[in-house]
Amino acid sequence: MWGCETMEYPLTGNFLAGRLRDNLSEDDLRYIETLVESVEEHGNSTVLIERGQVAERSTLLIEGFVFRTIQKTDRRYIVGVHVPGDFVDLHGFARKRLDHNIVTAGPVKVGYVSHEALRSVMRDRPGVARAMWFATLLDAAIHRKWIQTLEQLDAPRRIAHLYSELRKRLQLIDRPVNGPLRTPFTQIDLADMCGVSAIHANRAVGKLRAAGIGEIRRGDLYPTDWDALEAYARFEPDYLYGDGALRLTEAWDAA
Amino acid sequence: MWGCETMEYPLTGNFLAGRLRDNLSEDDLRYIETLVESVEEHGNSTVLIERGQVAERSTLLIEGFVFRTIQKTDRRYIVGVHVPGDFVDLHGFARKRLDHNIVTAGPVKVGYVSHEALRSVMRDRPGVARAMWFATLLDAAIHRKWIQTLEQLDAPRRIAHLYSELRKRLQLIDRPVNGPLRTPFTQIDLADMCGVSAIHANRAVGKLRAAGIGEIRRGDLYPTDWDALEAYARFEPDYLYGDGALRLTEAWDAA
DNA sequence: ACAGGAAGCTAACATCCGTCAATAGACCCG
DNA sequence: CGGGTCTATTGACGGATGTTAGCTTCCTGT
Repeated sequence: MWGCETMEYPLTGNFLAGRLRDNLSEDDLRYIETLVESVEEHGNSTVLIERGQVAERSTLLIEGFVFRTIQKTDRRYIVGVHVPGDFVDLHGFARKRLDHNIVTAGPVKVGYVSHEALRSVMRDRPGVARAMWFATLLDAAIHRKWIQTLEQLDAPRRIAHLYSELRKRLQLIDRPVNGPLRTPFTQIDLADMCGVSAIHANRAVGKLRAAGIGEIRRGDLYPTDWDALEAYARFEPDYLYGDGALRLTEAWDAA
Repeated sequence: MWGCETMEYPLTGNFLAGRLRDNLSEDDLRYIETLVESVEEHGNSTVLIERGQVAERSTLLIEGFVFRTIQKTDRRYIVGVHVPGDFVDLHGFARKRLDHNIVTAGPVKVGYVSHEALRSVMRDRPGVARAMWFATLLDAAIHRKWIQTLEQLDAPRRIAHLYSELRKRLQLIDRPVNGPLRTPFTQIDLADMCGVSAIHANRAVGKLRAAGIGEIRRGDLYPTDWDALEAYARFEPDYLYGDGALRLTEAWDAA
């Protein structure tokens, strides 16, 4: 297990390939990149932000996956997952304190932006403020879809839906999944995301395998037929506002 | 059943008692009230906003309850519920189109604010823009708690948690629940909110009754012991950011 | 008052899922 | 190389929930 490692990092790359991109000008994007004051790498199961902790900076996920978790005495509940390009704690920027934990899923690379810098850029560039509001609205839309998934689907279909969503989200940030969809998720992680026991998550993985829908080994999904998987999961990606649907509306631009 | 009824309405009352209140000055609040251009009353099960429909105005709930629903071919899924004082479609203001439906639960009174008016007030009064972002962040926090509830609790506890949350939310808008908590929810509504079948929702209601935890008749909860109900539901209201916890942080005010 | 429909309720059976127990495999560390 | 821990896997049993069917109660429109 490797811990925190602060790095001098060239910020010239286009690592900010995330969901903010479609809603911001090239100029605004480059400006935000300059605000990243430090980049760190963290190992598996590292608590990046703890519930209740006062944050003076916001966290941009550059590489890897992180979970939003609610830790109870009996067990851990995962209420969200993030892919590169996501600001994982924008609501912490607005509210200072989070009501849940941010925990790494496997090794990650994150960048930090001070709240002071964010405030100034939001004041100077109204488009950035709008884009950040949009980003949190997309979080809420994904939350709603998770609620519906938990209400509608059984365990195997929830897992299939999760991988379908992740593949689409990676695709939307120009990281198309060719071949296997590799994740660091254990079956315990899958169980905590789907609201079932670890044993039942194992049964669900076995069912997907037996049905020839998908083979999941150590978190990596080796696809047989993506269309069949998405149909099985009743996956409809419109809620992700892909294909530019999340762009600012004309009305906003006119404002 | 009574349909739409547009009314001339005195807007001098403090009907805007909702979640925006804590984050706005008296002056800003009164200004927003003047933006309400029309007030309507609607009957039960009225679709206020349909998925995909382009909206030019936002909807403020003044009296009653509304559901956020995702309608699928097999059945309806309720992914959220709103109480008076909530803007039910602020994300529609930012995005123009909703990814789900807004449907009345019982008779309601709603006010409409044109997006044009909202844009101007947000431009002129930065505090209003912040408060509206906060309101959508609270929606997301409630979504996350629903996810965890679906992952953690069985059907009777989900129903108990729902009523615990509603009681707290009504309390936070200065409508404390003395005596029974009256709602227009049918057992089918409860089922669609909890992700179980209507038959099982009936079993769950019966279990709460038999256990002496709460008596639900026609949507109204006649309490025996609120503390026992909340303990049974493992209800912890901190996610609702009550008691001023949602107020703008000092850092924001300094900005 | 009457009829129709929506909502509430009950029973029987099948499936989904949790729990407990036990084992095997993979990885890490010494 | 060996031990230990985490993960994956399987089987057995019980509880939770879905499905179907039928019935009752309440509300509402005529």
